[in-house]
Order: sequence, then structure tokens, then C-alpha cells
Amino acid sequence: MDEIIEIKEEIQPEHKHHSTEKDILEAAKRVFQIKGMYGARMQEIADEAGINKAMLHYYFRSKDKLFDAVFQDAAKNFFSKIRELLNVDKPLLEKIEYFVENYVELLMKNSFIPAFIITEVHQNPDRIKNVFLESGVNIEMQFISDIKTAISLGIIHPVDPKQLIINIIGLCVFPVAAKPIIKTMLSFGDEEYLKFLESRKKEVSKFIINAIKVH
Amino acid sequence: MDEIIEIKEEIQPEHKHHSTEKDILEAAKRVFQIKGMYGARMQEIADEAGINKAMLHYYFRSKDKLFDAVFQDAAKNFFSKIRELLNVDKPLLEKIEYFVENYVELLMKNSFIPAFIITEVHQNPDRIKNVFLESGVNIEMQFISDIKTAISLGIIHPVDPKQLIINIIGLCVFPVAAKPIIKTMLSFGDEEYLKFLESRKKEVSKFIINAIKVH
DNA sequence: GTCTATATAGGGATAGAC
DNA sequence: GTCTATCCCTATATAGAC
Repeated sequence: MDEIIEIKEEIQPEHKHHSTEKDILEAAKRVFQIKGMYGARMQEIADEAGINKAMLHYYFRSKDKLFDAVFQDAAKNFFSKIRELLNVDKPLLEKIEYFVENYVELLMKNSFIPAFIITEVHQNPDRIKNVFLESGVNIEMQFISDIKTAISLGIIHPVDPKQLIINIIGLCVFPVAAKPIIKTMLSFGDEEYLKFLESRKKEVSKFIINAIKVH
Repeated sequence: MDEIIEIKEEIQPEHKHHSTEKDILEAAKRVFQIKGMYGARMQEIADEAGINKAMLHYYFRSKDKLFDAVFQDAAKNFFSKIRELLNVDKPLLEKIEYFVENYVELLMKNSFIPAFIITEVHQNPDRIKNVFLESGVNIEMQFISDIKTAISLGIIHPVDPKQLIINIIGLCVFPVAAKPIIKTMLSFGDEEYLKFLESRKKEVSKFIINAIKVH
């Protein structure tokens, strides 16, 4: 009998009738993304969720498991969004424009994610592996072949597709990941910084296309 | 007599005849840069330095002060190097080439610094302020005026100088800051990743110059 | 200056009532 | 499922001998 019950619990989601689990995840997300795995306190997450500390353990057993739930979720969204935006059916140059505009927009709405992921993967490189294991292999295969095609058609200059992908992603992500540094370096207030990012939606794709397009 | 000795110690660097302080800083640097402020353990730093835990407090009073010494040192080197490379006396396009080549080289030799700084500034934005307060104001003024001049001479297309600076720095820093992510995404082993960075010394400056140069 | 031993607090985790 | 109270370990920090 015990075994049957166990199977049932594995098939159906646990705690399905309550939003507490979701509340905890949202609270944990807010705290972990700023303070990180080691800087975050279970007490602060409980306060943020408006519940008791013991509940965190009831739902997620340990801090590490709770963190992992938050991290996996954030990272999977982050990378599946890249794949999604790179897989729209457009010619290469339009696709780059489309990607930059939408990805910068997404990053502006989730501005803590890049630094959060960089931090946690830097401190524990193994964490990234599970993310890619589940979300399928070689996410940028389609985009790489787009680039190769455009090169052979003489639309863009010859370029290592992997270098180009990293250039594109880096140009979008870096200014968000390094937000407080850039604000200080360039003497930006909050509004100026936001305008700066907003401009990048157009500026970065112009920059990239200028760099690779055959005129 | 006691007072005279005290004054002497304040004028000259403390603990001058021993390398212990330096040993501690080096050990702390290694540990903090990977584990971060909250993940690092004083015991581990002591082990790494080959001394006793109590010595850390003797020399630096607290974990926070020790961390701050490490962070300030790392950050100041990091940013003063940017300024130094951007202030060589060369025409803009050559200067960009020179910057990219040397900065990527430096980053390859100090590959933990970018993620370390991004992490700690993300978790505690105030830390970055002291860095810029001491190392002078507006580090990129010269470079910004170089860009404006090149635009007015018709050498490069009109572009927001601040956007261009962030593009240049981002293209160098991002692939190092996101090292484990990129290795996983692009299925790179250690050697492939190093070759990838090595190529960027030339590829990135070609990319940037293509993007901005008037042909 | 360097060590051993210890104080003290903080935080993750659990027990158990309801 | 949710709470209170508490356990217990770990980590920073200090005291004090040498």
C-alpha cells in the first residue's frame, strides 16, 4: 500500500490545492536573485512570503532544494527565451533585429536575472549542466545554419557563427548584468540608465548589422 | 615612549617586516573570488594562506574588512587598466584594436575577476562607489572626445560614445564573465574555450571597426 | 606575531501541538 | 497545512598563553 501511495504522489503534483508553494517560490526568487544562495536567509524568504520559516522546509525540505527550484526555473526561462527568439522564421538580418529588440526588452523587465545566473554559475559551475540537459541539445543549431547560409549567399562577411552569437548575446546581456557598474562609470541616474537601455534596442542591432553586412 | 612607537607604526605600513599580510590577501583573493563574500569561509582562507584563523582577525579585524581589501584591490586594478589602455596615444581605430587585444589578454589571465565584481556589486551596489571615488572622475573622458572627433572627421559613423564604450567593454568582458555558461552552450572543452577567447583578440576589434568605420 | 581554546550568535532544520 | 519552540551545528570573533 505504501508503495502505491508513493507512486500516486509522484504522478500528481504535490500540494495542488494551495498557492503557498507558489508564494514561496516567488518570495524565494526575489530574495535569492539579489542576495544569492549564500547571502540569502530562510527567515527573510519566509517574511517575504508572509509565512513561517518551518513552511519552507515543509514544502522544499532544504534551502538547497528551494534554491535549486528557483535557479532552474530562472535559467530555463532565460535560455529557452533565447532559443525561441532565435528560431523565428525570418531572414538573418531581420532575425537579429527582432532578437535584440525583444531580448533587451525582456532583460529590462527581468534585470536581476543575468547577474544572478552569472553569480551562481560562477560559484557552482555544475548548476548550469542540468539546465541544458533538460531543455534539449545545441539550442542554436538553427541560427548557426542561418549564419552559414547568409555567408555563402554573400549577404554577410565570413564570420565564426559562434563568435557572432556570443557577440549578439553579450551586447544585450552585459549592460544589464553590470548595471550598477555602468551607472557609476557613466554617471547615470535611474532614468538615464533606462533610456540608455531603451536606445540599445535599436542601436545594438544597427551596430551588429553594420559589422557583418556586405554593403 | 609608547606613544612614539605608536606614531611610528601609523606613519609606516603596519607589519612591515612580514609577508603574512600579503599572504593573507592573496589567499583571501583566491577564495573570495570564487566563493564570494558570503560563500567564503575564514577557515578556508586561513588554510589557503597556511596560517591560523586567528591571524586573519589580527591583521584585518573582521571578515568584512578583509573582503573589502580584496575587492577594492581587484576592482581598482580592473578599472584602472581600462583607463590606462584607453588613454594610449593612438588614432581611434588603432586604439580600439590595441584595447581589445590587451584587455582580452588581461581577462584571460584574470578570468575570475569579471564574475566576481559583477556578483559583489550586484549584491551590494554601494561597494562600487568607493572604487570610483578614489581612482578619479570620469575615466573615459579622453576616449569619448576621441570618438566625437572621429565622427566629426567622418572617420566613423555617428554613434553615441557611451553606447560604443559599453559595446567594446561588453564584447571583451562578457565571454569571460559567463565562461561556464558559454562552455556549456557551445559545447566547449577547456582548450576550445581558450582558443575561442584567443580568437576574439582579433575578431572583436574587426567586428567593432566594421560596425563603426566609414568605408 | 602566532598559536589553542573558547565564547557567542546566527541560521538551517526538526519536533510536536493544533 | 500551519504554527511555536527548540535543537544543534557552524562560523565569526575574542581571550589569553607563549
